[in-house]
Amino acid sequence: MPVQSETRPDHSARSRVCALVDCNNFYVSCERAFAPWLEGVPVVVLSNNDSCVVARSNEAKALGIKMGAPVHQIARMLKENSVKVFSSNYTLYADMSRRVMETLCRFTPDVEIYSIDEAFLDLTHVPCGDLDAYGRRIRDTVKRWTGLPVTVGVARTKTLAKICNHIAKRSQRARGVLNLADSPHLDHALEMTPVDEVWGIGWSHDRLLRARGIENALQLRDADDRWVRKRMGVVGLRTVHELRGIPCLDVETGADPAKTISTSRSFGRLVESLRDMEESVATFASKAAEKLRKERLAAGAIMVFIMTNRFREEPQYFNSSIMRLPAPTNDTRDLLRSAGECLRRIYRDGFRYYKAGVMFIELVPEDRIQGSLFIPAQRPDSRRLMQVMDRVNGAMGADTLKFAALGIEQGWRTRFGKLSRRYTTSWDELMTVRA
DNA sequence: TCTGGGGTCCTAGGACCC
DNA sequence: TCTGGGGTCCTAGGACCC
Repeated sequence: MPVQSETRPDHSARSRVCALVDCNNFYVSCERAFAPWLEGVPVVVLSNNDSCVVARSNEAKALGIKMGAPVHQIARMLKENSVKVFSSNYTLYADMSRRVMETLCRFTPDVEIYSIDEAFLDLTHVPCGDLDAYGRRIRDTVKRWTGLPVTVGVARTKTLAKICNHIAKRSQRARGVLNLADSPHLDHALEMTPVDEVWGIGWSHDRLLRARGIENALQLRDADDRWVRKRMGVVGLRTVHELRGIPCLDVETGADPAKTISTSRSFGRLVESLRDMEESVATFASKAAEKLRKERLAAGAIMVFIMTNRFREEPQYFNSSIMRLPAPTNDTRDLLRSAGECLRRIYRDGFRYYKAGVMFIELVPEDRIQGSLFIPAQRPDSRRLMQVMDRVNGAMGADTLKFAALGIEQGWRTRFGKLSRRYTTSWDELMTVRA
């Protein structure tokens, strides 16, 4: 069985060192950076529509507030404990994330931005004896330049760096930095790590492994390759090899282009009319089209879905529709028309809709759009018109210029009732300091 | 676990081909 | 229509991530 080649262990990189830098309770820390009186008190940040908890301060975690907890179920408890509550301020979080990532790029060009709040750094160039000090410098610099606390885990593979990071987050002694590359303590660290905390082990594999008596990362590291390959696929086998210190996952510094781009939202209230649905789908298509142009991509096809609320006892409906576009495009006008057509194919009267979304697929670079004999690659002036819209909206605020199809009142809009200010991106919302 | 939103990768199975 | 062997492409669904 070609197990070795499937997991692609890279022997030339045997001595690689990588770090995982992860912002602590990222959304909460962004709020605190501009509201220092939130230090030391329980704080939570909510998902869209202020419906459930997506970020918690350590004090909120200590109160037993669970990730994903529906707000309506814990509303009383939040009040009794004077928990500070915020809506998700995506504009602020995205800008703070950019600042953190720019800071990390000062330490090495080999940075993989893995998510809004974490990045892998290739630190192979740092002499082994200096790794601890280097990690502390990263932590201190990010804190000083952005106001955000981060934790740094250092190890031979990404999977091990993740584990180090987890341990450092919980340990008082680590003070936010843990380096276990070539450490005699690594085995003990693995033994202390429950198997479901290993990166790549989700709910389903956790059950599978525990049924086989594998309960911690050390036992998983020493599991039988053939069994793992058979029951958990090549992905699972890679995880096991990474635990052994054999790098199977590269630090991928060149961001490869997105394969899908989507925008979807649950509504602020249940929606019934086709007209409201058309407005919302047009709004999502328009938003996703902006993302498309930002990435310099064009969509070859579009998918629209609509659904009712499956947690309510009432008639349920879910449907989606895919349409291939005559030629790839990122012109909002074309995309609005196709999105509307997809919607009308699947919309049914008599349901109370809860959520809708638009996804662009078969993405191609915008400078490589192929037309056909009868359909020119792009409308004349398309690019210029879209550029004007994007620039005006970028400078003067989202939807300053928009198409009428998006609607004016938008009564279905998602609720964000407890939004903080966009401290870093809007002149009207700067922090105010009293003398 | 699943009352948010936005993604990726892998696999099994069907359609179709020689 | 089935008998056999060998292959590609596409899609749906599963599993996982933050």
